Amino acid sequence: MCSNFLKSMDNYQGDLADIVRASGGSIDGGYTAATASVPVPDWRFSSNPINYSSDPSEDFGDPFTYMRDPLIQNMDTPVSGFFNNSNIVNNSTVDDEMKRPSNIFSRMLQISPNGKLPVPPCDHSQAAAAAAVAASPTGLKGSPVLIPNNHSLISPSSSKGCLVESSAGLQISSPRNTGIKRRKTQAKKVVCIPAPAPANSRASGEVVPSDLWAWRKYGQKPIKGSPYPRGYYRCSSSKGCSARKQVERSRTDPNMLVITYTSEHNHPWPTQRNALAGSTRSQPSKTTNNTSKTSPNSQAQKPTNPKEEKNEISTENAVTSSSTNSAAVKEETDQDFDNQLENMDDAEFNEGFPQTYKPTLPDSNHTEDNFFADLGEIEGDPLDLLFIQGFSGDVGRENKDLDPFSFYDWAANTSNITSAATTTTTASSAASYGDATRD
DNA sequence: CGGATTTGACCAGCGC
DNA sequence: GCGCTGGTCAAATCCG
Repeated sequence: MCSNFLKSMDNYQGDLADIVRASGGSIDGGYTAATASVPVPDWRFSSNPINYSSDPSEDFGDPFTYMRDPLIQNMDTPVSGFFNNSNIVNNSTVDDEMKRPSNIFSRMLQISPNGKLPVPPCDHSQAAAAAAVAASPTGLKGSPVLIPNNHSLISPSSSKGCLVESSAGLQISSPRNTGIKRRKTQAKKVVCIPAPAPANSRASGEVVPSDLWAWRKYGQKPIKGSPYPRGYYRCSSSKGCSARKQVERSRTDPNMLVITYTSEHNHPWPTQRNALAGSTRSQPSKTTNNTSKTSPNSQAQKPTNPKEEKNEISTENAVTSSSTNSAAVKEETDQDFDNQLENMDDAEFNEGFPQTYKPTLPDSNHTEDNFFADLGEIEGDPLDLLFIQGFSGDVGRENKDLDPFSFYDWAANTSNITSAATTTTTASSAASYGDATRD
């Protein structure tokens, strides 16, 4: 593991880690301890406890790195059903892949921050490719997408999405005045998720799944080579939080959103998202197509009521989850990554990562209770919702608005899983999509 | 009024 | 060293 990585890990938790945190565990012991008083949702999927690495530096806050795929055991069978739904994603390739039961890891991509690895045949996985690109500090140029040996992660059959975590020497981004280098030094995690067709997207072009964190958009730029602009978001949950994320559509597959997480949150989960600084706006202003920002996430747009909160909560989790399903999740950790590649085998990949991912939440049970108490109306295992909503497609449809995993529907809006879902999540219009571009 | 979004400008990294 | 590109800032504007 690279020293940089380790260093950064001292106070660096990945967003995904956060996601996982929500999943019932914490990656960073210290951090976790600090969050003891903060209700943390326990999103452990089902009975599959997530194991955390005892060494925070190892997972770089990425729950997926060492976390057993929460869906693996549960989804091995059921998921297939889900994936068999070729409608989930309006992408032939994805569709095809969707049909195959697999876990998040099986679709994981490893991207080399250094671009020294051979580019995998990811043509099949546009999303993956996009993710790879996004994950690459250098962008398209020479951004190698590494496929773990033996893992045709990017193969047509396994590239539904990807979670990429890249840590090129984690230097938390700093104000441009600080003079700290930005590009090469930032660790990134890239998550690919199914996204609404551009036509339905908001002006900014992205419909981002929400998460427990409050995100504030601070910029948007057109990206060379991509018809879609990239939105820049920073965590508004806490002052001084360096967590950031970038949202853009896959240039190769508009149906996929590539979310790149950078830096980590330096604070506990917000007990209530809306408790966070101004994260209440529900609609975009100008470009407003009201729908557009209905995007499950639209980052900063957080629901202010428990129900909505509930929905939001799942989002990133949903993202995560979705990543495990319709979305691809990729992770990249520099050398760590290389090591993983070397050490990783299919079994490990498919069965889950080393079970060192131990929940360190001081009071997970309690927090869980609180969490759901806050949510108020969510019942049962979140995963259940996942399956209900995302897999069965028809159960709980009534509660779509409340379903944290409505994201699935949203994500699949281009698909025909449910018209309702589409309505709920894709209301957005991408009419102004290109307008957002600037520069 | 507080906070989010938009968007032009600025700055730094990177490739040539 | 220069230009390109990406990332961030910050003022203006919008919204609840």
